[in-house]
Amino acid sequence: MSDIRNWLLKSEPGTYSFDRLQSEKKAVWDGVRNVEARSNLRKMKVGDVCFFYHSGEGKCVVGLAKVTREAFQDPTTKDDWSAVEIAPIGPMKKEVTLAQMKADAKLKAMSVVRKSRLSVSPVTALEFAHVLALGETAPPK
DNA sequence: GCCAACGTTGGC
DNA sequence: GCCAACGTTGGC
Repeated sequence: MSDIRNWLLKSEPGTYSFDRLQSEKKAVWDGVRNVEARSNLRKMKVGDVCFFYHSGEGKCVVGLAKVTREAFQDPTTKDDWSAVEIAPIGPMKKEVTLAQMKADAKLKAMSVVRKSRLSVSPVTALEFAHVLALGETAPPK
């Protein structure tokens, strides 16, 4: 399956929260300094839908965002790193915790569950649908 | 606060 | 090029 069209972005709410994304309407997702995360960023297409996950405080999927600009040079460095631009879609009706995802057999293989340190990770279509169901949230158009 | 996982650095 | 030491992240 190479047609990954969903992703999970992780942030500490104290550093950048989903609330802040909603009030600012968009964000440049920069500062990624991990090769695997960078390669995921570069695969994103405009319109791809991402889960927004809070690490540390919360440890849960709190909302949905979409990619509004594909990978470009990370403005915070001259080195070879990439950033994308995202915009909020809306909050999850119910937050989905890491514990819930870990406890769910269908999500055992999910990247965020297995590699908790990876800040940008792919989400399969099945995982995407299942997490939405856990969050009682309708899929975005 | 601790520890596991993982990345980076630097000595050799 | 190997590997030990160290730093960072994030879950518990």
